[in-house]
Amino acid sequence: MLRNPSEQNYIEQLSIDCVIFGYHNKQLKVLVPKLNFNGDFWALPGGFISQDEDIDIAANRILQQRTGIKEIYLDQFHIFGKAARNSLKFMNKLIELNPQLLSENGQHGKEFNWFTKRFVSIGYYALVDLNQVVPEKTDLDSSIDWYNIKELPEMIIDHNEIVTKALETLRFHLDEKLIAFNLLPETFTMKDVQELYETIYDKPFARNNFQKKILDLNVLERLEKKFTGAANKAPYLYRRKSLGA
Amino acid sequence: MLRNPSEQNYIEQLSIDCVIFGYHNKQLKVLVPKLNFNGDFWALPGGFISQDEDIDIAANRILQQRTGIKEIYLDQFHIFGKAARNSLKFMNKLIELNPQLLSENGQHGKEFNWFTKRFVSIGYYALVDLNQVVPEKTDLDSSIDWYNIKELPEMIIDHNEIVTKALETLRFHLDEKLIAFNLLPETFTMKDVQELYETIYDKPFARNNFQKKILDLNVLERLEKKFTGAANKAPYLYRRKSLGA
DNA sequence: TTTTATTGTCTTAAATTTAGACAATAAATA
DNA sequence: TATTTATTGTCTAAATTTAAGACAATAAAA
Repeated sequence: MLRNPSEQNYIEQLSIDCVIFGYHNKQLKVLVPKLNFNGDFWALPGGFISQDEDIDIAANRILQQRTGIKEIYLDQFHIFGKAARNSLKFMNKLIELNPQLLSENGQHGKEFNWFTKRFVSIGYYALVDLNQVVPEKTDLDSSIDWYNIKELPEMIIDHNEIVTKALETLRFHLDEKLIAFNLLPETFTMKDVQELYETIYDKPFARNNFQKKILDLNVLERLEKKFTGAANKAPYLYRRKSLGA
Repeated sequence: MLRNPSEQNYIEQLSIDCVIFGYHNKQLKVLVPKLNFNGDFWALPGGFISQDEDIDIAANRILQQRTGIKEIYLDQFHIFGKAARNSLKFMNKLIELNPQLLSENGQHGKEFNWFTKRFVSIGYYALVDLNQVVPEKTDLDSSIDWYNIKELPEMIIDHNEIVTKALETLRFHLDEKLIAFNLLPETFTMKDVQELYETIYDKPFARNNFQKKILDLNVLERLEKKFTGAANKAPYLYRRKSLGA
């Protein structure tokens, strides 16, 4: 493992795992890197917390690293802290398939020890405009891609459960916090908004009333019409009102 | 400090702080111990997590210790993780007022080191029937008492903020989760319920409609009337339906 | 017996949500 | 060029929920 975390000034046994939500083509997506080792290992973007770093800052750092985006909507949603929560099973399989790791570190070195301890993990979820993200691999990743949340690969440890819990929380907070627009580009049609909500909640809404509900929130401003080339009336474009107004 | 935590098998730099809510006399109360040292130090009931202990179990243990109650409503509500979150200020003041602590541990010993590191703290809130609780001191406490949430003493570190955040979360989850009844005795009148809600939200509700709303939840069963000796019609007693029904 | 304070419940009004309907529009088709 | 088609914006009416008012029933005090 490069940049040995055991030698960085990190808080031990405490980690951050991020569920980065994006939206494209009527699908809710999650950004998931695949690890750069033999064997098919997927893991949520995550990391550790420096001694002199707020946990929110650490989460931001991790997200910025993978997405390139600076200002990002971020919410700490749950802590995962079962006693049995460790990556021993994963690490053993990893080493089995990548024996070169052992020799690098002089068999079962500090790093193995560091990684296989129990970790308490802080779950954050982020909402980003998928089109603005240029997914960036770290040197531990062989690839990083957007996966439909319904077709996620099997990830290490409890990362699939973390996504499930993140989606639950997102649904619970969506109306309260008006955060859905973070998943859309700067301008969008009312239909875009409706499809996004339908995707997140996985159920249909009545068009007429949905539009009224969203407009009554009074957070959108209407722009010009959008000439799509489709055989129908051109829809208006909307944009979030600037907070100053 | 007794039972030196640095020598227990705890996760380092990770703690639990509990906001234990009770209700009495139209007041929302929080159970707060006062520390058994020179100087007036109050701190939320808290503790650390053993290596082989789920965080939820640890929170339960801490709560059971102070309240004597086994089955307790408990919710992990937020993590407090600022980089500057440590008890250095508190510890220095503590030692200034209690110089005997230094000699005990051979000046600035392991324990001082352990306690003054940055801690990330997991906030839990608990809802209990105040009448069932027999507040129990640990050997670190000189007293432990119920304080009106509006008249809390100034506590160490960020514990007052933790209470504020806990109350926010409680309000947010109250209707969703039907958890308010955890604060009441087994049987209660409709007026009790209304006063409880009014206390938590710090605002009045209309009696007729409130009663309808609560009964429409369909989670209460009506018992016999309660002869209070008051100069009026006797109110019915209610009780939470058993979950089997 | 009358008065007083509180409880349980009903009725009505107001507000909100849900469902249905239709004109306006832009491109495709005839 | 006129008509058809698909979709959007908006209006109206019905259904439901919430809020407000009213009053009889009750138990003890006067």
